[in-house]
Amino acid sequence: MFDFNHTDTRAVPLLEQLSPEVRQCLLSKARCRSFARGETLCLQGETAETLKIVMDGWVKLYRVSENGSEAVLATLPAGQSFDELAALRRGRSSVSAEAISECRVMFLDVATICGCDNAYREINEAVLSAASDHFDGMVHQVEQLKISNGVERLTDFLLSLSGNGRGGCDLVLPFEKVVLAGMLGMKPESLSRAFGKLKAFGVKSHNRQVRIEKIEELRALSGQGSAFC
Amino acid sequence: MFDFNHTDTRAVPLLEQLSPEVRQCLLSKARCRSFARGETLCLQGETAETLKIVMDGWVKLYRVSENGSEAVLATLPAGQSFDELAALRRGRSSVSAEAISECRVMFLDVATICGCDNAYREINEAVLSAASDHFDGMVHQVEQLKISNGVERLTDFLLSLSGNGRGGCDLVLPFEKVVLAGMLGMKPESLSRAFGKLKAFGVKSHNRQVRIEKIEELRALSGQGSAFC
DNA sequence: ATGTCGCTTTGACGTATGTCAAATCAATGA
DNA sequence: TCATTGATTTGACATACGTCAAAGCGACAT
Repeated sequence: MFDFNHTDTRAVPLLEQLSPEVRQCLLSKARCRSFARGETLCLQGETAETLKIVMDGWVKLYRVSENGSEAVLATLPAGQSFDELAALRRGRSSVSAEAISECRVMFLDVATICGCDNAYREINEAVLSAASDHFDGMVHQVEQLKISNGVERLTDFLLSLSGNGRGGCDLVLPFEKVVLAGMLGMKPESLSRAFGKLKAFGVKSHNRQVRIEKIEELRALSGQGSAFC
Repeated sequence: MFDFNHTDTRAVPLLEQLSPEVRQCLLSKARCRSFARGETLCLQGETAETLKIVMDGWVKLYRVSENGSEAVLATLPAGQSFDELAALRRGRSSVSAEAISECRVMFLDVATICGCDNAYREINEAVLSAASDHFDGMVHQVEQLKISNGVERLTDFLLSLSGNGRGGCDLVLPFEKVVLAGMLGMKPESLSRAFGKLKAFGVKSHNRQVRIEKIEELRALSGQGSAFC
């Protein structure tokens, strides 16, 4: 049983949408576990018994193809949930999950309906909402992979990390470049060269440290998409 | 009002899952419209008022990026539905849809709950099921785009069209090669050259006609992925 | 029949990305 | 501290793919 009194549900979109009753009902049956970097949380093809929520650290969703190659599908920070649809329907999950840092993960049984009024409706709507977001995320990735090249995808990723500010910006990549390369659909060597090309646009990187001189310059790159000459 | 007596719901997965009562309740309020090739059904960003079902012909789901490029996300045959999640939540749809052949499309209001018992539950579960399938489809595409090259993606597409048989196989592409190129994430010229490379593996194509000499040979290509020398 | 328009193919060439190898650097444990 | 392991970077080269141009082909309307 998970001590939900110490959990800040405000940082978890999926739990925020529930009424306090239903939320506590779910949380009272929650399990929580810590994982070391590199540990596997679950594997594609397994029946999803629970919905998972990243409470701390980062989790990577990925798939392994027949020939053994790995495709990173998403990197989830604390607060993000996954396997919602599969867990609600007790279906097979189509993705595997692995800890890419020390992390803590909560396992929620959403398929066993609790006794609260409106539990079914509330959980359904929260899951629908999360599924909708994840679907849009996948759509966005397919769009990027079919239209943009590696430098453009890296640019968009950096912009998503650097907020709405202007001028200079220092940031630390939330995970290793090997993982980022997988996420962007390229090899580490190619990512390294993509960073190299961005030097001309005021981006310096040393390991996981990244400095952007002018965010506006990067935004222009992303928007126009044709300034790479 | 749509004449549902003339509609074979057995061919529509989403409708099959509903009880006759709820199905007829939904269908009694359905609208149906025909579209000419090239006509737009709906645009990304619009609030989805209805769930759509392709009754006849083919529909293309796509997104247009900021710089004007188009990415094809899916090509839907008769029986397939789309915009389910957005319609149920009356949210904004993240994709645009266009007829890629003469086609007939049904528009279903799934957000306005009908009076039947279990209507909410049934519709929810049908939508969840469809959403789950679509999510898996997008996951599969991201995986393919990140791992495989154009020839491999074309191979998998051809195999998906050619069933479980053995030996030779004749088939007709269900839509134009321009659309197929977009779906596979490449330019028409590259698709043409991908077909060219498959000639060495017993695949001949002339316009939309395709002949596969040995399906087994293609399957080996897809499975191993390393026989392209 | 004939012309037009759009789809398809092909060639030539440039860019993007993968592969292999090696060197450097950072983190970790003995 | 030292050694080991893995991450990162760089170079050299091969393959994959896009771009531009031109030609061929098909569907369709006049």
